[in-house]
Amino acid sequence: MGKNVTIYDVAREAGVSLATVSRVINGSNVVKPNTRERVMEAIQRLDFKPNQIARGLATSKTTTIAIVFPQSLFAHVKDMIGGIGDTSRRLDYNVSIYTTDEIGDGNPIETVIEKVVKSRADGVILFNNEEIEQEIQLVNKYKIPSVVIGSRVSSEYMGSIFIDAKKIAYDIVDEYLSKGKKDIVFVSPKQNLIRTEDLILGIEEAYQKHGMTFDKDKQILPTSTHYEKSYPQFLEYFKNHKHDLVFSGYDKEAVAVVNAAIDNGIQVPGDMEVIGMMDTSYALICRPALTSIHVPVYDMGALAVRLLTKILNEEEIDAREVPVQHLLMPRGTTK
Amino acid sequence: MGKNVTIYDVAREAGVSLATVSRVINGSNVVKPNTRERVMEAIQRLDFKPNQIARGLATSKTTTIAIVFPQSLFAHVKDMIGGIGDTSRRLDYNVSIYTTDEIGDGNPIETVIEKVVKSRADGVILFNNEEIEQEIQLVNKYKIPSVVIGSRVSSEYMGSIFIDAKKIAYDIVDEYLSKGKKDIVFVSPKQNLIRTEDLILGIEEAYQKHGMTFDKDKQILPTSTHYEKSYPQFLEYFKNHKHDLVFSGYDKEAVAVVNAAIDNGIQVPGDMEVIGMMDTSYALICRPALTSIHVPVYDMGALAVRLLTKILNEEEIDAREVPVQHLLMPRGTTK
DNA sequence: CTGAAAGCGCTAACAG
DNA sequence: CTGTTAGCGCTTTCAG
Repeated sequence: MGKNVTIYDVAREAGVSLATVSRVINGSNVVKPNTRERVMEAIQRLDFKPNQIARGLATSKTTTIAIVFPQSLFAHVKDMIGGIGDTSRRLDYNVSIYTTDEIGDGNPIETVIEKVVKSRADGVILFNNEEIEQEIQLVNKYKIPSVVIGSRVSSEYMGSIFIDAKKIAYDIVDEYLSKGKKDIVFVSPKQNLIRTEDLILGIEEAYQKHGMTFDKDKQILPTSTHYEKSYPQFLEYFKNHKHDLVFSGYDKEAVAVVNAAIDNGIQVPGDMEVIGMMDTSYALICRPALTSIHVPVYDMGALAVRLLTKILNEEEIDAREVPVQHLLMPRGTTK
Repeated sequence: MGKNVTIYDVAREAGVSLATVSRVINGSNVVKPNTRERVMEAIQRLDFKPNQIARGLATSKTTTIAIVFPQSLFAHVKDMIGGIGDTSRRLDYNVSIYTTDEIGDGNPIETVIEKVVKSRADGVILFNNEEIEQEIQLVNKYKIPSVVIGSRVSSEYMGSIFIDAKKIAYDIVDEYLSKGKKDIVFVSPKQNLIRTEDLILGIEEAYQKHGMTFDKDKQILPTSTHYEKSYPQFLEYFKNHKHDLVFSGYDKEAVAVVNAAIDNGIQVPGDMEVIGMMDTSYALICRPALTSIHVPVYDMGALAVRLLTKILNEEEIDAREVPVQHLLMPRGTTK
């Protein structure tokens, strides 16, 4: 708004050339202290704020990273934004958000990626979701440096931060199977930061180890991410169902299971145990408190930014695929 | 990465001048259909993506809006991001997020606003919080067009979207007081999208109407936004307290109250009623389900960007301060 | 209807 | 150590 003060104004005010001003705002150490001081004062006096856009044009760097995800994944992404925000702030990057889905016309995700291309973001952070394959493909096509969270992938310009979903599922199921509790059911919310396929793979493997087979048709319960829908669904379901263990891909749906089960007179954890995932506030609020798998979401966000900037600056990278540790938080819904 | 294709390349490919290419990508209708076609084809063939940065420099418009908020307000902001994202996508704006606090050195909020100034965002959306005054002041200082959500303010370049917090509190308290239930307590989380002062004002007014006075020292219970802290606090508190009504500034803390009360043998709503605010998922998950004030957060986000773009485009604006309706959702924690 | 040319505000060689 | 001079990729008068 109005006439912004430019580097020229500062140069004139300080009695130097614009090149010198550029040098001091970029921290070049070849400027004579005396001159630097004069320039600094002029900057102060004029309240000069370097135009990032102009700088961006000149350097072909925007120092902004784009994060793209479907609206429906927001519940997962939000916890990471803390880590993403803090870290990018510390590293002096801006972050722009691009959401896919919800508005459906044409090919939304292609349109969105196109927008980030036009914006010339230096890099992008993707989140595992149903369309991740297409997103990855597009990002690679445009050779945008990127890191994806929640899925194990890498390529020349791409890295990833992930948890070992398969192992999580395997360990849990293996443990129950070992105790002779074989009636296990997996609740699968539609969108998920954690790869559902991997979870299921882990479950299958555990069943296999125990010489049994996991029946994908009967032992997987697809459900909605909206409590208003999942709860009634389970309320109905548990009228004539009961299992040794219900393992859910996300806490919120696990809570729906707990509440619905209890409302059908099923004792939790007495008659049936329940385990959620992500260790969110929902787990704490649930009565009894929900046993859940803790995933360090803040750290994942932070690590993603860090890895991305390493790729951008072509720093030494020891691993483009960085795994992150999970932790079972035993609470009231398991024995 | 690599050599991006520019408007020059397209011009050459199409055998026209760059001015013409510029015209067609900007939808000018003075270009001969024939020429336009040739250019379009060239754009396709070269997969040309106009550089927004360059365009930004030339037009001194970035078509991006910045949203700034403290990390601690994230739980509130997240629900609005849907509306903000969808709407800005529809209007073809990018959105950048800037978070304050958490990293504390120097004057964070001043630093953050400075960043948005440097980024030359066309406008900014602010959210009511403890530092909102300073944020507003800075944004006005730099004459950045803006809208604030959750607080009723306006000025030349500033509008706002808000709910009538005072009325909400007044109505509720008035109703209980009328029924002779005078032992009312207000639970106040630290950060809040809703102006706590206004809520308290409404409560005071209701008490006044009934010839009583609201004791701010005893009837206001400050608490943490972390369930891990609020729940234990209330567990202790309700060992020797009980009220007619507990009204909370946010659902999550209301749930902590419900759980803590029940764990102390207090019947909800039999012995004590509880009302939350914002009508989040927490309210549904709570047992019994929490009565809460519904606030149309998605719409607030959408309205905010709509209002902001009106300010940006200097469109006709009938009201710079737009109120939004709330709605009491009676559920299991009230009679 | 189209092209030439002058910026937008800054960076980055290249001289000096 | 500092100034000159080209751009970065696009928009926008101004001519024609």
